[in-house]
Amino acid sequence: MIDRTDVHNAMVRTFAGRSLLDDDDRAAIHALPFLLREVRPSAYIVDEGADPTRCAFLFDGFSFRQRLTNRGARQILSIQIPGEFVDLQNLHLKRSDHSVQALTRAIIAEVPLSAMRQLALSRPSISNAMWIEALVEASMFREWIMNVGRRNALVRVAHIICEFTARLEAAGVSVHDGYLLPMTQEQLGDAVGLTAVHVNRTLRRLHELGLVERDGYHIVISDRKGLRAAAGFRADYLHLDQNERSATGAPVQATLSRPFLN
Amino acid sequence: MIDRTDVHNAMVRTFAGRSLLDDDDRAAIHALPFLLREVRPSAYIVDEGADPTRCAFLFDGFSFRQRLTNRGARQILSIQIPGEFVDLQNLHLKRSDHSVQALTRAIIAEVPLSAMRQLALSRPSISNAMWIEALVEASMFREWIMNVGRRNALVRVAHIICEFTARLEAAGVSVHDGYLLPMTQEQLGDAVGLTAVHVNRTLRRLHELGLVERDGYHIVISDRKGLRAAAGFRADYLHLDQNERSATGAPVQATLSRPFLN
DNA sequence: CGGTCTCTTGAGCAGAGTCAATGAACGTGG
DNA sequence: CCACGTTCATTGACTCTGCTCAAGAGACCG
Repeated sequence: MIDRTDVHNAMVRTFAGRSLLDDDDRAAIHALPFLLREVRPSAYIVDEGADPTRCAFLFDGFSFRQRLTNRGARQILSIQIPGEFVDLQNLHLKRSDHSVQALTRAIIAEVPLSAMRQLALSRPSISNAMWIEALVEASMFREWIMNVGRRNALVRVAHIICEFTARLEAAGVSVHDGYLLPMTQEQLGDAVGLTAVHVNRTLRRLHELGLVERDGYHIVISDRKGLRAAAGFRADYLHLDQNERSATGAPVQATLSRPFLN
Repeated sequence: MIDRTDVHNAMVRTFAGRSLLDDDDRAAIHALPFLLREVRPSAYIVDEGADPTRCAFLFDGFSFRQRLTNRGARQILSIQIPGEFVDLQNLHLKRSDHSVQALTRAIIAEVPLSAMRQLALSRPSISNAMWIEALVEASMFREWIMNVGRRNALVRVAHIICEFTARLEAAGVSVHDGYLLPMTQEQLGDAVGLTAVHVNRTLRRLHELGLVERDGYHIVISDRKGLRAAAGFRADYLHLDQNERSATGAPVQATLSRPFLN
């Protein structure tokens, strides 16, 4: 059973990672109503074209944004990790232009839009945190345009692994002896604009180069510096130091238990 | 000589296109201080890595966002048309993670960040417009990820032309007998993840198919439906109907005079 | 009038896609 | 507990889209 206070605390940590919160801010977050929902892998969290009424907070598990071309090809646009709001944009846009699906089993807290709007209006600090959250995501989109537009297969795959590593680490997940990357090779391909077959070959090459290993959904980075160099990865665009994040105390608890994965 | 009131009016139109403004909102915009600056093509409007102190409004001319891979390959991330704020994100992020350059000669109004922040804090309606502006841009980034990730050369080029057409039209530019697309084939390539040579061949094929013609910087769409079909273009992601835009009266005056181009 | 930028076109190459077959892991139902 | 279906990973053979390199032609500008 999930303690609702844990959910509110997770939301506080998310916002506090972006903006300095005072006690009133925290209290306001703790007053947010929400509906807890557990979803299976590939379940829709946000529907394309739908008229949104709630704003989803990813409490546990992973999810991804996707869009299809009119020929049916899929492009994954971003991956969400625990502790992220999945559709902040619905606060201001009338229609959702893409869908968000669960990547693993996941626990979602759905907050009524009206409550979120009220929160943003009454608490400037939280509004600021929302802005930063949205703008950092836009920055990640830009990086992904670079990734698919101007990098070859090896660099693309290396880069997405570096990004994932950096984000998990920033969220407080221990990454040192490897971590779970709950994506199939086909999903990885859809994220970096390659076919599953070519992702497979690319992962093998990364392994042969002694940079990363992937065993099942388990990623082990054998040579972190080498991988970053191969990827040309610089974490600036993630804006991880945007704030006194390091001063906010306890890291986000976001370990995904293995049996929870599928 | 440029009338400063025209600049303020242009800003009002931009925000009014996204959110319903009252007289106080308009007055607040007209009270914004700004510095007018004329820049040459390829001049930097925003510097990557810089600590921003001002927020740039593109009054006339075109600009583009870009980023380089560590191997020196360039990716253009978006194109701005007259009447857009070029770096709203600087209101909330400390460092700029990419640069913005003028595509043509351009006239920029630079507003001090403090004044913009004050405006957003005191005028919720304008804050809302800023949100929508930022979120629609994020939506365009997502579409570009699709473009470079999952579409072939012909579709990519067709798509970017459709996008440009739709945006110019929404801004009130007459597009019917063609318009100026002030990008070289190399720049087009950097925007859609192709080489200049291949853009050239692709444009020729689009011409042979009777869809679009490009003569110098002049674009003529010969078969609009056909082009949209070839591009698989659906304008939803631009969120042009987000608001009572159509009810805001006069369209944005955003014609770029020919001699102004280079 | 020479230099630079952009466009155009050809020839050859290679990175990534397509198609197809096989095998391992896993979950389910009989 | 086994048989079967499904999903995912792996590998080979072949194809093709888009890249690289290179050369020449306009257009424009100082």
